[in-house]
Amino acid sequence: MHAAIITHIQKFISLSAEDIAIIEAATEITTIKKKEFLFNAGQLCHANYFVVRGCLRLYIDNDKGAEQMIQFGIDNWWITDYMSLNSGRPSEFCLQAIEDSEVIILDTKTRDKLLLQIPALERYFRILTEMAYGAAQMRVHYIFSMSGRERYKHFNERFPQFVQRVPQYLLASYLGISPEFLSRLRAEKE
Amino acid sequence: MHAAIITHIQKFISLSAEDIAIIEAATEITTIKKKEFLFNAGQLCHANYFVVRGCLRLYIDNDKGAEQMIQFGIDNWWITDYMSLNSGRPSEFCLQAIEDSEVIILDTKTRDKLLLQIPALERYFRILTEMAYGAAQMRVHYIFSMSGRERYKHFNERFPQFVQRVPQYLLASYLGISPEFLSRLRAEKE
DNA sequence: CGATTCTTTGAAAACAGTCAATCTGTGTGG
DNA sequence: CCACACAGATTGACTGTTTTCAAAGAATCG
Repeated sequence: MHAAIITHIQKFISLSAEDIAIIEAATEITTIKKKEFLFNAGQLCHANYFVVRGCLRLYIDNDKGAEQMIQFGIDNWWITDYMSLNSGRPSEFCLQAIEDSEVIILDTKTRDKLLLQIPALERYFRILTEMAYGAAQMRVHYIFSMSGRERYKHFNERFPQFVQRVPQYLLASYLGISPEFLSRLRAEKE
Repeated sequence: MHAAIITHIQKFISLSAEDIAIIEAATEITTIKKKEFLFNAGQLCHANYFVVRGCLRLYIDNDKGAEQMIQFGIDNWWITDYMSLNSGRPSEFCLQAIEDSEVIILDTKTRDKLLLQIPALERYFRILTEMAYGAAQMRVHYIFSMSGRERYKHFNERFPQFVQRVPQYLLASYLGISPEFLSRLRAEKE
């Protein structure tokens, strides 16, 4: 039962019964335990990951020995290292579960085959990626136009439930501030 | 003659002679003078812009009354506000030429029509957007993992010719530092 | 309940921003 | 073709937000 991904795809394109059967045959849900890795820095990234349930994080170990959050992946989101995927070079990122999660691992080869069998999927992935890219443009805007304090407040207003869901040091890293400073910002509020 | 865009598309997908004719019929090159706007904040953004020659900038006027660079668009790049394009809401960004430029303005309606006539174009735009999104992921990494000084040095090593090409205050804004600080960084070098 | 992981708090230091004034270059109109 | 005006770059002094380091306090998990 991949109801989740089929439903998601159908928000953007229409699928025949046959298409659905093909997709269901080509995909399966993998259960990932908290802290498990889907891939690690140095490895090739050769899949797209669809989070059915749970939460993943894409991060990088930088030169200073610190972990830098790039992105969270939650329910009904695709997440992967597009740079490694497209260049064929090893990934600099790690993709790790931060909650017990259910993930559909769509291998590049499988995706390529699906894209040939169901060309409309090109459209699905195009639309999704354009949306994600638009969000990335806005993120750059927020990063540069707001101070750390403002970014936290803004994020907290928009995603209060998510702020509760993830560890603070990960959120701090995602917002580009130190965990200590995030702690102080929280203390300010009440 | 839209040799530029046809050549670019053919790097990613193959086109029949008929496809090429359709694309050429649907597109035309617009000449834009330095400082001219392709769209402005508050307007709907309803096109994708392909820079044949020249340089565009996508930026936003933030609350503090300052301009914040989001992105440059140079030869053979697509640039637009994907957020406005996909949401149908007015853009918060401005798209302006910073050099006399030649641009192909691909209206959304025209693009939609082309995508129906030549479904392989879905693939072309998907691949391009995935690459751009990968670059955006890396950009976030650089922003957070490097200091302003490091970002400048890194950018200067990778794109020395481009650093010469654009005004310093725009580059400073793109790198997320003040023009004064960028000036000091340049002085450090020699 | 013991150990590790995460968060909080304090004090000092630094990186970069802001403001203001001056310098440079370039394009335009008289 | 010159002179002026204006946009852009530089320099100096000062300020402040955020980081870093360190240590102690919660919380969570096996």
